[in-house]
Amino acid sequence: MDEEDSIPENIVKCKECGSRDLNHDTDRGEVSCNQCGLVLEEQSLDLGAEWRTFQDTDASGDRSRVGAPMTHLIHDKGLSTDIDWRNKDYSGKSIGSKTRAQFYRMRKWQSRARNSTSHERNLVKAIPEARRICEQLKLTKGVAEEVVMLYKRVLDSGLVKGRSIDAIAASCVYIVCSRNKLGRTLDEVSKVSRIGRKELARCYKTIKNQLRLKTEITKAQDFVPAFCSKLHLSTKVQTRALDFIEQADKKEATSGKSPTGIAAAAIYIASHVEGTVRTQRELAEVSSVTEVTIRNRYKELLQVLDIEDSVFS
DNA sequence: AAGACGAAAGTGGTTGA
DNA sequence: TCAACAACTTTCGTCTT
Repeated sequence: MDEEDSIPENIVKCKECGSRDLNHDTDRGEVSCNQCGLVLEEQSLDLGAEWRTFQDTDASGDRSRVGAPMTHLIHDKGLSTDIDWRNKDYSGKSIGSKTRAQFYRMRKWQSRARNSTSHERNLVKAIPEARRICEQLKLTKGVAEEVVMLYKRVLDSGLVKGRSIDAIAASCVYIVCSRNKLGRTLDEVSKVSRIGRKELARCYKTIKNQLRLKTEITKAQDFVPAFCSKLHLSTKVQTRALDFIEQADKKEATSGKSPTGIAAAAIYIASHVEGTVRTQRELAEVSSVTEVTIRNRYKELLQVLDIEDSVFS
């Protein structure tokens, strides 16, 4: 199969320079041009088939497989057989009353058996919630799978008892995001979930501590790609902003400050340096910090980075 | 008019006693 | 548990382009 067949027509070529040299970052949900850096598709859904070869060697190229793919997004991993609700046989003919009664009993037992344990009933509620949050945050299916796997670990450890399923699901989303450096803030997650920021923060900390998860401290750098993408800024601006943050880090000008504010300020400066200006208000909007904070941060950055004020005229 | 600036007062989180 | 503290927000008047 030709690789380009699965990619929609509009993101095969760069709109800006016409180059076909594109970078498909399915984890971040972005498609950007390697030549001019234009972000062509931000937070796109991962439309690619999850098929993979089951041979020992990947080189065989044989992607055939039998049955539905295994997925954590269905609580029994999608491996069970469903008894159809229609009273028809395989050829579409109606079945007799005796058989029909038998089918009715089978369906009843299937639903009882499938959702028998409280563990599974919990997952039946939790998985759709986790999927919904991931979808609203434009996260890919792979991320959603990881969230569900983590949720199952939390459930096994007994931490869900006494806490709301929604809160745990949202917390798992946030943890997976921060572990994969996907640049989603606590605010963003709480906005699309059914719980408040405070409860989410508390719940997420409990899970992190109890499961001894090592989530690296979210750094300002982690937010740069997401913010740049939202503002349609090139990878040039992005690289420069990352460079600014790194320099500021070395001079210890970033400790104790909110990483989102630093990221926003660095992008603000970078956008001016590169000549694709974005306003403080635009930066404030995507980063969920105020213009005042961006102002304070960028003034500080200018000092430690030795950048001329003339860039802003 | 839009964007940027900065002062002042208020808010919420962290830390250490 | 509480106070102290730094970071951040909100609001608003002023300046600059």
